[in-house]
Amino acid sequence: MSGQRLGPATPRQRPVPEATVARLPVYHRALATCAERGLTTVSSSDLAAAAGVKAAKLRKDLSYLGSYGTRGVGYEVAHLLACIGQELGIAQQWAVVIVGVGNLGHALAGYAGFASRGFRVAALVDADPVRAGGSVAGLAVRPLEELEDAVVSCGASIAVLAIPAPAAQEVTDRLVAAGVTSILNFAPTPLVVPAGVDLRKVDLALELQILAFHEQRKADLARGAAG
Amino acid sequence: MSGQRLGPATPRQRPVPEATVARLPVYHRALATCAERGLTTVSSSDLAAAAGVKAAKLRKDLSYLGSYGTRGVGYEVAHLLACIGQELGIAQQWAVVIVGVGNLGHALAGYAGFASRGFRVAALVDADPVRAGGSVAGLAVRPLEELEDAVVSCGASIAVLAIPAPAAQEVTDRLVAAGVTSILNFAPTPLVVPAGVDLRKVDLALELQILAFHEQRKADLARGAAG
DNA sequence: AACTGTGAAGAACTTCACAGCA
DNA sequence: TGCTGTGAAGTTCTTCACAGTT
Repeated sequence: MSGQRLGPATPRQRPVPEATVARLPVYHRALATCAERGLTTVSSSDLAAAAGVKAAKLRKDLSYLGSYGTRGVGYEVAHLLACIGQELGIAQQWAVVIVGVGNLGHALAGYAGFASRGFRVAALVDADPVRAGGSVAGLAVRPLEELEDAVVSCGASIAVLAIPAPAAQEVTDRLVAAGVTSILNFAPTPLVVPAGVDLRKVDLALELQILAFHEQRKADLARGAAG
Repeated sequence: MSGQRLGPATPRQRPVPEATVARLPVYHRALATCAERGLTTVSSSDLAAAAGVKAAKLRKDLSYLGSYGTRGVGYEVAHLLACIGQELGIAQQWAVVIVGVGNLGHALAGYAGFASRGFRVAALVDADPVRAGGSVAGLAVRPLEELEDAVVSCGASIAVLAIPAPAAQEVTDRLVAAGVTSILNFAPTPLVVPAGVDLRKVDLALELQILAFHEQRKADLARGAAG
């Protein structure tokens, strides 16, 4: 890594709030767009607009990483891009194991957005003997018995779970035992992991149900106003 | 607005916080599991454990919907299931239009979790002439020119966007103009919608980037402790 | 005795508004 | 003057702890 050896490497900042962490990738993407357009500097308000947040929020978020802007001018695009990229570990290639190659897992295995962000789908695992043995997106699908070996042999610390809910906890336990320390869960069930293991969930039906709740309210409102 | 209808339909509670709304589907699912197991009542602590939250949080969440529990006993499973189901519009069939039938849209079109939660994928639309005209998951894929017609003819108020980022805002505008009032966005770009339209986003690469951030911190920490 | 419902305290996050610097 | 960085205020969400009910 050609990282600077002085302060900037890991200057032990005040801890970055989780809400801020969740926006850093958005800022990174917005900055990349700015760079593509040939901009060399951006103001907080322009960048915030591109990222879909308020300017004050963006400035406070960046302040947790340090002072990267110039008063009266704005932020230097390339520099800020590099700083946020370093925080996110963009330079590094993260090996990811996907467990479950059904409908969804199949799509995730071929999702271009992962590769372009530094994630390499390093192994696919599936419990179904029909699927295991085949290959998806140019990668062999391995049987569930080889889960641990798949994790260890590619050195993955991140796993994606795209399996039915009933199997999710057991597979999670095995992943953690094999050395995985971050899990992205698509199974619609809560998972328990030991301290030190990060867990995020994506629940597709839930997202629609939240929208349906609001649709329902809108309909009730309209009915109340009209009738 | 002033007149309370007092009917069973909309007892006009204090407004339900957004964070609570986002958990109602989780509770609903946990309750469904309880019902399958033949339980007739559950305590807040048992239900909370099944939903992966703390008991106090669950009780406060439910308190926004009304008083459905019995002190000293717990909640009647069937009753609470019905109450939450009503809030979420479970009884209703929501027609959903999916725009973009690539890798991800294809998987979403065939996702069983939608159908089982009251969502009917009513139309598929894609800009690619090769895909349009074909069929996916037993449904014809219509060209982008027919977007408005697809929305109107199936009466969909909910749309799912699984298209590349550059096209997302324009398609959004057209969807809104055609009458869509809720959008689930998978395109990695911020969208602007008018007031009254609900918008949620699912950003798959972002989720992994958040995990990578924490992986990076863990690695830094280990390095600091060891070397 | 057991368990819910909730006011009050606490924590996290957002927004404001302005001091401070280029 | 223009824009960043940030203390302070405001808002939302979570947790606590206990009064109230069966």
